Amino acid sequence: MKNSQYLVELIERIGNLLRLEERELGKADGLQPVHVQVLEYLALCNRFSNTPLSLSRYLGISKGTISQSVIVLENKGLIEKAQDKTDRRVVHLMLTNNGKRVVKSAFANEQWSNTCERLPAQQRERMAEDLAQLLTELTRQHSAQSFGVCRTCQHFNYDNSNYSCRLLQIPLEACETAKLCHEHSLLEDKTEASATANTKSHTAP
Amino acid sequence: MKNSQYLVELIERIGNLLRLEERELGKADGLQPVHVQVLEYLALCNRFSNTPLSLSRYLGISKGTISQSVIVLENKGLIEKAQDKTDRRVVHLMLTNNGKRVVKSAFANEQWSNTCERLPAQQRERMAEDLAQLLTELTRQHSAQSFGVCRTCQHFNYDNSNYSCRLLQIPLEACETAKLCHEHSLLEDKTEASATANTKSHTAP
DNA sequence: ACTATACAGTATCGACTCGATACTGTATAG
DNA sequence: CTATACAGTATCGAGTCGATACTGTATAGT
Repeated sequence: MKNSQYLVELIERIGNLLRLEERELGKADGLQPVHVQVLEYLALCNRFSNTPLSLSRYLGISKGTISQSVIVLENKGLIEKAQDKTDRRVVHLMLTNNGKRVVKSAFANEQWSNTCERLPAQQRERMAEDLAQLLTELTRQHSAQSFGVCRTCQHFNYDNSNYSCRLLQIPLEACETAKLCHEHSLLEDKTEASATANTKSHTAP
Repeated sequence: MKNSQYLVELIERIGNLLRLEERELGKADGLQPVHVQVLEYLALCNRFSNTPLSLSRYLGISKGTISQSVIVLENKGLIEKAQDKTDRRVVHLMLTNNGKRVVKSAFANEQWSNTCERLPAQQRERMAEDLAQLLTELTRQHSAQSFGVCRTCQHFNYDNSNYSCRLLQIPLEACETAKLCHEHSLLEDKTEASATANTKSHTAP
């Protein structure tokens, strides 16, 4: 318990430093931390997941709030809206060339990556695994969406050297399979994962 | 590099979930996430570190902003100010009984700890170590203060069953040695740590 | 002792976040 | 064909946040 407390404290502090850095990154373009996060998400997500709603779920803020931030970014000429062809309620957000430029420079100037590089590769690997697992638990707890990479999804299908999504019944380009999807659903294969999924185990071996 | 990018993304998402939870925790008392963080910090720090300036350094925001939040918390009757006896520029912030109650309930209702509990103890331990190291690197990079626990500090002194701080030349109570200090300075003993401290090593064994 | 300077904290301003609420327009089920 | 669900927006008010300019206190240099 004391142990967990310490872990929370650590992540909280690291998160604060991350926000601090995002603030610095965005300052040149007059962007808030959230704006940087929005642009980064749009650079990483696939074409089904670039909507205001997905954005709000990913960032854990209300859709009304996202709507505001989107307007700001639109006015700055960093993103553009496009109505969905099949469902006209839905809006797709796309980075403009200017937006892509900003995101690129944000990724490039991220001190973070440099800092991470300093840690031994093995440790980085281990941390990524551990944190991914923690995120999975947290996601479950908040009954939030997992937003994983397409090709790690339950619905992902690779057949006859063609990629597709079983859920959406849509073929996928190779490059798309590395992007984030809001429909992402975790594979429940690992025995450990499925064990923790039982909220109350019977403590029987 | 791709690896580091993923690590950053993970921590960012986890950080967002943490803020989301802080928002929920504070809602009952009409508090913003920052307010919760302020109260938690004040509950954890020692008597030299409960000032607006330390707070702003710890949270990575400007002192003007902290000043605002402090006023809000003061108006809500959760903290009190007291002028420092020796340096009258300095203000000490203390939790009122009401404030202590709020912090206590915040800690207790933290879903986080529960989630962390679900991970194997060994993994938690390992993550804490890894993250602590990452935090150290980040702190160095941002030339920020480390804000560690008193008894892990360079200036900490244990002699003849008495605790004291060599820097401030002040005796310490046993319970104080487990609190966060803004004067905290890391021990540079570990060979690994001192190796990374040399920003440009000569790659000589 | 006196002045320059450093420093802790505050006040004020403007752009923005954020949730809450109420709303519009679109899709879909009964 | 009408409920109802849903994606997104507009508006409001409390509050964040940095920037800037300020007050009051400490301390170093002469």
